[in-house]
Amino acid sequence: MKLTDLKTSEQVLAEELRDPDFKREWDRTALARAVALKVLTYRTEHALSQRDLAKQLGMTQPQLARLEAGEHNPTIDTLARLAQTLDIEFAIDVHPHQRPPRLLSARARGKNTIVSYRTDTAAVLLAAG
Amino acid sequence: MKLTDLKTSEQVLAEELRDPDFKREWDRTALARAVALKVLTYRTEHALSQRDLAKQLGMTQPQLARLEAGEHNPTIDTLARLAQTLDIEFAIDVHPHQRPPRLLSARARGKNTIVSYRTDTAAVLLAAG
DNA sequence: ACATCTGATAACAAGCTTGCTATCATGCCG
DNA sequence: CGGCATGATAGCAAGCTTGTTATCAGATGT
Repeated sequence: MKLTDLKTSEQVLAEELRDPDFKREWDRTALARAVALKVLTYRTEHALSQRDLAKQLGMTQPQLARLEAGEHNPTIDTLARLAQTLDIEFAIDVHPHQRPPRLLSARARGKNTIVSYRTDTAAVLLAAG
Repeated sequence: MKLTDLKTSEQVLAEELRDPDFKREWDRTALARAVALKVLTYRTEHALSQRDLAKQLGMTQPQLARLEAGEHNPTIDTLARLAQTLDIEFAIDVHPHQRPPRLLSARARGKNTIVSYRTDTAAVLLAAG
């Protein structure tokens, strides 16, 4: 077996996305993955354990682990709690299909530490506070 | 009874907001009321019945009535569906407590048809697409 | 080897939104 | 008046997130 036979994770993902069921679930959890990345980054940068950060957020360690797993779409209330306790800002821009995401471009102009996720119908944008 | 004894709806609301339970529910449904107003405005401006618009959105008339009642917090998925079918843009900016809502001011600069709702922890901003 | 910390996961109850059908009161028009 | 469209609401099932406890494997340090 040659080295070129190995697949990158991107290639594997691209193949899995051809499965309609997988793609549906992938799109559904786009927001969850964006939040997960942001929370995980914050936690590691502050050298906190899941238990430490969970206590600050008023939740238990398994809950925070679930958030970082990025499998469930957090509610607006959960986003608000994260933003209030952590120094994080969430902007969720939901825009019609054929139009450019005005908010995304407007903010992208001024900052370059932006992580953005886009699906067919929603752009999710997360920036450090 | 004098005319000045009559209370405005704002006065009634201010009194009801002193009830902690009422205020909690009022804050919880801030997003729902913002969406409700936007959907209702769109529907009346396009001279559509609830049944007509509901059909366009792939939902039933009671569902749309519930949306316009503004009693439940719509999910991200519901917002995406509204934005995709109607020509509406939703921007939800959740920011830490002590900080100014950057997104709100940034957008308010350029437009004046903006409806905004603010609670202690979240700013909800809706603009025509 | 032992104890400890860490993160992941299963299992469950509770609360909420969604989606649906059926129904009701109201207003409008022929 | 009778017929029809409209919007509100009750009642129900289904799906999802939240919150909790208990547990587990792996790494770390004594």
